[in-house]
Amino acid sequence: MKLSLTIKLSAHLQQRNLLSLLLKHQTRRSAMQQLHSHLITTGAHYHCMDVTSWNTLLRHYSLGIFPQEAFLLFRHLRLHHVSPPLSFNSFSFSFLLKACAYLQHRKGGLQLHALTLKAGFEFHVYVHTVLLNVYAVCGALLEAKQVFDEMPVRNSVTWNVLITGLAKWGELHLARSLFDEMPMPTDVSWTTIIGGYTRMNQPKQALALFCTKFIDEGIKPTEITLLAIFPAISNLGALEICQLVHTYGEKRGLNASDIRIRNSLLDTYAKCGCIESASRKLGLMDISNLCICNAWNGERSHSKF
DNA sequence: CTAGGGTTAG
Repeated sequence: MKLSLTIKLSAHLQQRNLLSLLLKHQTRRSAMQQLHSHLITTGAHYHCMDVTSWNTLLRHYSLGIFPQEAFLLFRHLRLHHVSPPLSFNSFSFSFLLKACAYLQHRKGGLQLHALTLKAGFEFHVYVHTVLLNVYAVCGALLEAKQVFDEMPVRNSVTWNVLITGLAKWGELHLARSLFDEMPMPTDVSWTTIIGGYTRMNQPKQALALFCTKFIDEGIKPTEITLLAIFPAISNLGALEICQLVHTYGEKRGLNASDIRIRNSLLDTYAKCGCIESASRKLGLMDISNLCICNAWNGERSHSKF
């Protein structure tokens, strides 16, 4: 892409054209950077940029391979965009906090926490949900709980973020009791708790929950639900349950389309000691051999061979 | 018809 040329051309055009260029190459990091440095060095379009445009840039940096750039841009704007000062909105803070979550940057979350309060987003659901997520992924569970308690309005994502954080850091009983208090649990909530049981080596609880909610009560699972339950089945070496979940997923149309499920199913069959089922039902792929090797090497206690 | 932006589960 001859981006430098397009930049030169666009220097004579209006801000809108520059932005359309920016948005057209959203996926290209180098393009974003070039446009960013262009905006800063020329200064021509710099003050024409509104907060939404900067947010686009913040978003891309926060999702990129070096999310610190979102902070650098934010700092730069706070220092240099002074007359009139740029008024960051809830979107700006959401992106910055997302970068903190990605980097597990608790102190950054703390600083942005203060700034969101100053900017008047004290009761903003999205901003505080993503802030809660920063504390949750960092393991700052007391702060997370405090943010949660202080939120006057919560949605299911807010609940799920805290439940996920608690489950991630081993506070499964707390996660479970919060989950039981939750007004309207979603499939994400169920899957999180099931995955928590699986990872905490409580495969029977995982299966019990899966069976009551998704099979008896007919709640619709997603692919991720199945991916959360398979390791529990492997752990128990329960071939019948593996077959049950297999046909269940088949009926729901979740197996055929998803390579992750097929691999996981194959892995589980192998670890339950049923290599024939694994290879017969799914067909032998390159990855299958790997799974079967794993079964032989790692889970031999459950093998029937 | 004026483009562009937000949170969670493996």
